[in-house]
Amino acid sequence: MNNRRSSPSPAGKRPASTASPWRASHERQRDRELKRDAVIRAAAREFNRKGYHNTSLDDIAARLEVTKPTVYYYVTSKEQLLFQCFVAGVERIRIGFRDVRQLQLPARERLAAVLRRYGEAVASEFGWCMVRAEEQDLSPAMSRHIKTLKSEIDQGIRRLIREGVQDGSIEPCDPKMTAFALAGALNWIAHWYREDQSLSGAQIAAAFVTVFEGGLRPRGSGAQLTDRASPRRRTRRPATALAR
Amino acid sequence: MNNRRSSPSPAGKRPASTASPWRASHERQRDRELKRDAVIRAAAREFNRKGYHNTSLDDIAARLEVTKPTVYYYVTSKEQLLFQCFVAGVERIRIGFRDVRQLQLPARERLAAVLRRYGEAVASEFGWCMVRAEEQDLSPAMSRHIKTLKSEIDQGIRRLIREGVQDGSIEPCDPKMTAFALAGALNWIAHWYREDQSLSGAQIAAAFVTVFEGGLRPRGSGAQLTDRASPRRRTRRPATALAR
DNA sequence: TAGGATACCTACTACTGAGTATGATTGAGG
DNA sequence: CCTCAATCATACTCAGTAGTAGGTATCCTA
Repeated sequence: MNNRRSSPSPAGKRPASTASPWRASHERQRDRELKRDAVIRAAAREFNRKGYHNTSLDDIAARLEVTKPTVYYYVTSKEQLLFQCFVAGVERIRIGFRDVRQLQLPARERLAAVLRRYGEAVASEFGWCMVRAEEQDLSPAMSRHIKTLKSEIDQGIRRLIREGVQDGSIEPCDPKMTAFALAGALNWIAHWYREDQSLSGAQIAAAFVTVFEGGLRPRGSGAQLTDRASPRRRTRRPATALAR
Repeated sequence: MNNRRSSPSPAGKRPASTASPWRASHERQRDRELKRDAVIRAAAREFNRKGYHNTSLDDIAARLEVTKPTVYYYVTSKEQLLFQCFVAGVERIRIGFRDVRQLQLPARERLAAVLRRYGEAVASEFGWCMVRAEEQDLSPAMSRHIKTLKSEIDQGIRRLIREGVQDGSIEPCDPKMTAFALAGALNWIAHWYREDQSLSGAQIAAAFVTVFEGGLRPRGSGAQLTDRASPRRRTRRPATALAR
């Protein structure tokens, strides 16, 4: 290992002070960040498999074929490792919100787009850390930080719901409870999804969005039937809940 | 403490062999079970507050104002403690299924009743243990046991969904994904609900069921509007999503 | 090629916490 | 009183693991 490309940096002299000597340093810096990322991803995978408390730093190190002090060379503590995994996951969701902000669509459709991104993030390698990082495992400072990030996402969903109710694209409802229901269903994906599944995170999220949007109650014939003898109907949106 | 009612058991003689001497024994037995229950409930509360791994048996013992060996006098291991908490929670859900089985209602309404029970159970003191007990923390045998119980519940929900699609009370959908979405939203309650909340578990569950049944897409006027300039409408089911 | 920074390892420390050995106490029944 | 069983405490053992001390090899710059 240790096959670092030892770029000979042939361009010798530079004019000013901060020029040449920092080239290699920069490369190393990038190298270091790559390795740091690898450490964080390895940690995410192990946390995902065995849980935070059942994963030792020796485990993570072994997975990377290094030793524990090497891991500590890139992160300062196990707690920080969990925190970084969390942030990595949340960042994807925030990107989803940003991407959707400028779309000229009814709020329900923007919400659906956000939720699909959300589901993908939860099904990603960082999903476990994102949704299951317990505040009790983190220092008060990091716990506060996480709560803030989570709250932003929650508020974003509620806002989209309120907008949808206003623009008529969403049935009037309690934004808070509805947001909890939606986010909860998606968060839960992290509990059962494993990457070797046949469905992708995006597919699952899309299926969920379909359920959320349509609801269980049959549509169309309007009359909510209370007797149970009505003939089975196989009409619109046949069980292809997975179609994007 | 130790104010055990020392019932003098005045009824002296009994005819057969196993009669009298076992009276006190019986009382003690009952006493023991009460205490055991108290231990399990105390454990559930602590797990709920601090998580499984952040709760030591000394903590639980201190909460009961006894010492660790006393706790071990009633349970054999920390793992078993978690398992018992889990079973206690799941039992409530199973009762929900049983209660609903003989009802002569469309499947959607039976499902709604089950989900309400489900939500109550998740919001109960055992909710955390029920949904967050990680298989990695348990021995393979107990892990299997838990998986079986969980699977039964999952299959029960799927069955109700299928029945609903057949009797026309539920819009055709993918039972598996729909069940995951519903159960996930309810399970997630355990992550944010604390008993000192203003809403009861039943209220939350009812609100969720309302969301699930109706869906986000507005009903009534049928036409799914794509432009966003339509005037706000405040019609049926006004934001009283909490009404039972 | 020396000197310094980087990257990584071996071998620890220190502590937590699950589970236990052993004995004291208490109350019931004889 | 005496015994026996249930109940509970004191005082341990022991494994696992987060985090560190200090050293070594390698590369970069001068």
